[in-house]
This record gives sequence, structure tokens and C-alpha cells, in this order.
Amino acid sequence: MNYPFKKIEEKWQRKWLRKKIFQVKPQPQRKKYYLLEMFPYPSGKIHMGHVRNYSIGDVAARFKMMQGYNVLHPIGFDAFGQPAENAALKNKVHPQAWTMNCIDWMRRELKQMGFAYDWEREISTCLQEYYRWNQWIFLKMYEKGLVYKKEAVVNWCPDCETTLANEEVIDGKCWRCKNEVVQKDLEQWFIKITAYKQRLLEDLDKLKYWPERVITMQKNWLGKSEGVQIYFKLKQTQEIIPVFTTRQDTIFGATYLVLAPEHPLVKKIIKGNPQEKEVLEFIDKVSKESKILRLACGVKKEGIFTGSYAINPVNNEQIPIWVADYVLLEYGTGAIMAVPAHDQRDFLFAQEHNLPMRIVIQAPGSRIQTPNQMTEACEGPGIQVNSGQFDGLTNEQAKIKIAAWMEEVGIGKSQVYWRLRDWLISRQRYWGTPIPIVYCDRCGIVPVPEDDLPVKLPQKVKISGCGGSPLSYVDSFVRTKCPKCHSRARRETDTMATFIDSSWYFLRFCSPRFTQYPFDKQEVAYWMPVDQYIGGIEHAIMHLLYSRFFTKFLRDLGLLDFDEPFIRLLTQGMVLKDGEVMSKSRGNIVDPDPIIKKYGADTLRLYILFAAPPEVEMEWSQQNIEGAFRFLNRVWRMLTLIPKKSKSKTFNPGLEKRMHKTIKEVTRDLESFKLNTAISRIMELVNEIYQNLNTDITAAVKTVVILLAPIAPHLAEEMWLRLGHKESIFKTNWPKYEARFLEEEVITMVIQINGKLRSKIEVPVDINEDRLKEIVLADKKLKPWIQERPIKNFILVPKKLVNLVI
RNA sequence: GCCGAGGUGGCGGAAUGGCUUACGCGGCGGUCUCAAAAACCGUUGAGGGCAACCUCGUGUGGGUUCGACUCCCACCCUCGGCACCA
Repeated sequence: MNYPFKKIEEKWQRKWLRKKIFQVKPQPQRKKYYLLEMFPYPSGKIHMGHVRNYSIGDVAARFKMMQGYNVLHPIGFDAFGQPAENAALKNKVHPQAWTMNCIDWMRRELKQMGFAYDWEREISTCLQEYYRWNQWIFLKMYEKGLVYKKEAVVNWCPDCETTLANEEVIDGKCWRCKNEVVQKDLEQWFIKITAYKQRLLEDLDKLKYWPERVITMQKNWLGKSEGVQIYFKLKQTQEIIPVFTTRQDTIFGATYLVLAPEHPLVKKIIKGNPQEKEVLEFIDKVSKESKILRLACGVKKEGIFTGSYAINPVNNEQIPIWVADYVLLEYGTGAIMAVPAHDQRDFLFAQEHNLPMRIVIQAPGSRIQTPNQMTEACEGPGIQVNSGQFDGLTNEQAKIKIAAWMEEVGIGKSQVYWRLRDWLISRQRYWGTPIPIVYCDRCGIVPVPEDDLPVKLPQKVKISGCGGSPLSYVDSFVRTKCPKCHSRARRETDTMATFIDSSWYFLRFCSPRFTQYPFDKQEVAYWMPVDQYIGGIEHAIMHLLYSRFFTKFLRDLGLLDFDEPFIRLLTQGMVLKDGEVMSKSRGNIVDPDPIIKKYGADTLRLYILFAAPPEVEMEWSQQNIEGAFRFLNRVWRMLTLIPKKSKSKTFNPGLEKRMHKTIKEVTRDLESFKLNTAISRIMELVNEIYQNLNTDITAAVKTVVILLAPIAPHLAEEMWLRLGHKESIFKTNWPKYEARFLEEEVITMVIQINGKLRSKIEVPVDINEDRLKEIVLADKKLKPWIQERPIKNFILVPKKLVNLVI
């Protein structure tokens, strides 16, 4: 007989909700704990990734509650976004109706899993009570000069018919639909996230409890690179060509200059040269090449001589200027100095085109004297040669000295380049937050006044799926009055990228119904920052970077008094099926719903937490879920194994010891999110109970139930009731182990000879070394190993082992 | 190329420098039963031996150590991020 999980789960889900046991308010005298999982996009049904993410979070939330913390554990829906529009097109429903319907579904499924959320705090970003604050924050940024509109070459997804942020382009493809992204000249809204780049980088050091790889990914994304901008001069006109390098120590080896094909100077310097026509053809050819192809590794670098020369400012040498496709306009100054002897790309290019090389750094121990002995560029450290007054220095010393000297004589200056670009936030979509801007013929760009917020998203709109912002066809929306001069004006018809919505939702959860500001400062002061954040690694760059930026901005506004929103971050691994990520397109989805029906939510939770450590990817296994179910039944059955008159059974000190040991280990494991081993330790205690059914097991069973409560809450709550408790198990204090129970009187010591296990002995824990030695030497099992050989060394690891060296 | 994570039984995975493989899955055997399922109990790294027991075994090769999955060096492979980044 299986335990009646269905009845139990429904009953407790109802009761918890009715008794509001997970609803919280700030209580200044109590320690708070804000536990947050990344809120879901409401796509319809929950998937195993959600189940895993929220199960991990739920264990932590319930565990912290039982430890006495005032735990904020909210949930909501990241409800704006393109899938709603696609669904609208396909199913002829309004995006709003589709989204709200999905939310209803998901809410029901989340409740079925028994997650301990404060449902009173539920938010949806597509509701105007939420998105008006997106607009409010946008206007604040506008006020501070952090929002601007400009015409720029932007990423455009022809399939989604909208612009994309740099962060949304992955390998030249749209992050959502995986189609190739093209470049387009468009006037678009940007947020100046680059104004915060230094702080975004520096404060990474404060994130001591974030996974190393997330920190690294953010560092890479920010891409700070320190070097020198060197002023080369055009020979004919003395015009300055700035060049950025991080290897100023190789400047004396610069034997030619390369401009990006799009560089504005190119057309100027070829004018009238015999090479003019050829160069123009080359530029034309490159411009037609796909960017992805051009940037691909291993493709042969192509280039052409311009016919003009530049002057190297350190030695007044005349060097040829080339144009080549391996130099990018977007990075640095769009021009490089080429040092073929010390840069591999330059080396290959120089070989191909017979350009001169000069060695200026001698690698230690290398006998290479002339460039034609080289098979590859020497990019490592060494001693400066052929470098004027810098000869003899190590190249690291030379880097510093050359930079200083250049600044002094005015031929260059120290410079820092970043990879991070401003954040393009306008989207040509309907289902998003309208950008609160008005265009007036007289006043130009006018921000909507705060009092006029929200700029509501109109209901009646035609989603055609072809071209431009759907809002631009909604006359009643577009036509408006200028807030300044009250003459006729037009509204901005682009909407905001949905990453804006999720950049501050963790603040909204603190006071979800507040109407004066995005959040109540006092409530935020109590709950924030988030103590533990849990979500997928796919958000390592975009969402987490934007959230960090928003937090810093709101701090500068004086609304917050901290500058990092998430203290601890756990990135959970993906759920795989047959070694592949579960996904709709692969058709290998396992739907949680039938699993819940067949085994119950507690079994699914237990299984998914036990299968692998939270941060590692896990493989779905039907067999193992049966195992989890079996275990819960085994736990349940213990109720019937506790005899009516347990006092008649003998007290079992061994079991009591084991119980305390388990409390200690499970507590430690839950604290560090080693959920799989926490479960295994509870299993061990259960096994121990089954081995001791002829003794009094009551206390041990009670312990199992409490320790299991965060993991299988329904089962634990029901057993707790049946064990005679009136209060919810989640109002119980987490048990404390007593150290005196963990002290052993007799221990097993391992005896090794030359590091190999040869025997084991049982000895009193407080045995002295001389006595121990006697016992060891008398051990019969050791005789054949020792024979008559003298013992050179007697190594004792107290309470563990003895190693004899012979 | 740079950065990060990892490589342990048939499988998922445990192991503050000290008994490799906890816990679970799967396999094998038993108890109960007319029988089966369920449950409960036992067993399960490989090779050798009648047996006590022995040898080998944590990606590869070295090193440090009385002793290395763990620390150091070199390399191989897998996964993830960044990248003609100047």
C-alpha cells in the first residue's frame, strides 16, 4: 500500500494557504531572510527546470523558517515578452488574454508543488501597477542623462522584426529565435550602462558568495583592457591616426599600420593614389561579407596596401598603411599598429604579404636573432632590444616606462578600453512597457511628466507580425498633446526590452502594492538585499548585470543604501534527458504534471533534489523517481512501527547517537546547499531505525520527520500531526544536536603498514600511545607483514589510524 | 588562444592529506506467499585463490609525503563563457 499522498498534499496546501503561514511582514526585532528564485516567464506549463529551481529554493526557505528567520519568499511572473505576441498571431487571441491564462495555469501548478510562497505578494510585470514604475525609473534615468536616443548601427533580427541588445546576440544569432542577426542603421533608445562600468567591475569583488564562473563571465563581458593610445601621423598631411595597443612595449617593432575597411580615413588617404580603385573594390567586397564569416577564426586575413605611409612617433620611421578585414572599427580606434614579430595575427599577415618584421623583445633562452628564423610570433615576455633607450629592460618594465614617456613627450596617452556597450532598450513590439516619451514639432523630445504615468498600453491593437511597432498603427495611442506646449504631438511607439522588468522586481516584492513609488523605502530597507538568489546560469550576464546596474542607479538616487542586490547566488544545473537539455524543440520534455499525479509532489521534489548536487546538471531517470517514492513510503510506514507503548521497549543509545549525528550533518548540508547528501543522511537514519525495531524508535522517527520537512513538506506535516503535534511543523524549531552524544567511547582504528591497510582494531577513545603501540604490535594479522623487520616509524593519527613504516 | 568548471563502480553520485566507492538506482540471492507483486533481510569494483587472503583500481605521466581522488608540475579529454579585442 502506498501512502495517501494525494489526500495529504491537497489537504496541507489548502491549510497552509488558509492559515497564511507563509505570509510575512517586517518584524524589526527578528532576523530576516530574503530568499528569491528567478521568477518564471509564463509560457503555459511549468517544466522540470522550474521544478528544480523552485524545489531548491523551497528547501532553503522552509529550512530558514524552521531556524527562526522571518523569511520572505515571493513569486511572480515575468509576463511581458514576445512569445505572447507569437501565440496571439497563431491562436488569434490577445497577448494579454494568452498571458493571463498562462499565469493561471502556472500558479495552479506551482501551488500543486506545495511551494511555500507568500502568495499575497504575487506580481505580474504586464500589469500597469507594475510597468508604470518601469516608466518612472526610465524617466529618472532620463533626468540624470542616462537615457538617450541616437542613430546607430544596431542588431536587427529580421525574424523577430525587432532590435536586440548586444547581450541578446549570441554567436551572431538572435538569442530567442536563433536566426542570423543583421546590422541596421536605426534611431533607437539607449541606456548608458557604460557610465557604471567601473563600479560594475570593482564591485564584483564584493560578491564573495557568487560562483566564480559567473564573476568571470561578467568580467569578460565588461572587458576592461588597459593600454596606450599612440598618435601616429599621416605622412602627407601630418594628420593624426590614433592607435590603441596593450603592447606598447612592442612599439619599436611596428612595421606597418592597418586600418579597418570602414575607417573614415581610408577614403581620404587613397584619393589619387594608383591603388585607389583596387582599395575601393576591396572595401566593397568586405562590406558584403557576412560579419559572422568575417569574424570566424581560421579564415585567412585579407588586406591591401593603401599607397600611403604613416610615421611611427617613437623613431620617425615611415611605415606603410594597409587596410585589412581583421581590424574592426568597433574596437579600439579602428586602427592598429602591426608588430608581426610579436603578434601572431600580424605575423601571419606579414608573411602572406611580404611585410617587414623586427624583433624588439628577446625571449629568455631563445637563440632566434632574425625574423626569418621565426615560425610564429613571439608573444611572451623577454628583454627589450632594438628599442632605443629602453633596451635591456624587461618588457613588463618597458610597458610602464614607455607609457609614461609617451605621455611626457606627447606622442600617446594611457587609455582604457571596454567591451561593454550602452544598452539598447527599444523594441518594435507591442507586448511591453511603452516608452514614456512624446515627440513635439516645437519642443522636440519631451518626457512624459511623472504625474501622467502610466502611459497605458492600449488594448485594441492589430498584431500583424510584419514590420514596425504595432503601436504605431494605434491612432488613439499615437496622437497626444505635448506636455510642455500642449500642441499636437506624437507618442513614442517602441516598447522597452523586457529585461528592464526583471532588473528591479526583487525590490517590488518588498512592497508589491505600494502606490507612491516603485517600492517602499522602509520595507526595502528591512528585506533587501536578497540573501540567497537561485536561478539558471543562462542569466549570468544579462539579467544579473542589468539588476546590478539598476541597484547602483537607484542607490545613487538615494532610494537604496546598498549597491549589490544579491548576496549569495546559486546557479542550478539544467535537467537533461538522454544527455540532452530538455526542450520543446528537441521534443524530449518530461511534463511534471503526470509525475505529480502518479507519485505526488513530495516524491518529485525529493527525487529532483537527490539526483545530483544543485549546481550540476542532472539526468532525468524514471527508475530513480520510483526509488524516491519507495523511500517516502518507507518513512510513512514508520508511523505504524512505533509501538503503542513505546516505553516498554528498551532505550537505544546507539540509535540516539546516530540521531544526533544526523541532525548535525543534515543541518550542515542544508546550510551549504548540499541537498543530495542531506537526503542521503536522512536515508541512513531511516535504515538505522529499521535495524532497531525492537527498541524505542519514537525520538528517531520524530527527528526524521523534522529533518525531512523542508524537502517533503506535505508528508512531514501529516506525520507530525499523527505523532500528536497540534502546531504546524514549520512553526517548530529546527533541532539542535548535542555534542555529548557524538563522543565515542570505543573507536575503530585503521592500521596500515607502509600506507596499506592491513588490520583494524577496536580501542577505547582515550587510549594512550604506549598502550596502543602494545596492542598494535600484538596484532596477529600484522605478524606476516612485519616478520622480523624493524619498525622505522610509528605514525599515529589520533582517533583514526596507525601507520607502521618498516 | 584566454578564462572557468569537471574527469571516481554497470549508472546518478559520496569522501577536513588517512578504510576509495557513503546514499540511491540497477543486478544477484533469501524470507513471506499456492504464486506473484509489495515489503523486509542479505549481497554486489576488477582479476586471482578451495579458503584465510592477495594483486590491481579515482583521465595520463611525473613529483612531494610514512600515506595522494585530495597538494605541486606537465599533458589528454569533456562541458561552459569570451574572442581576428589590438
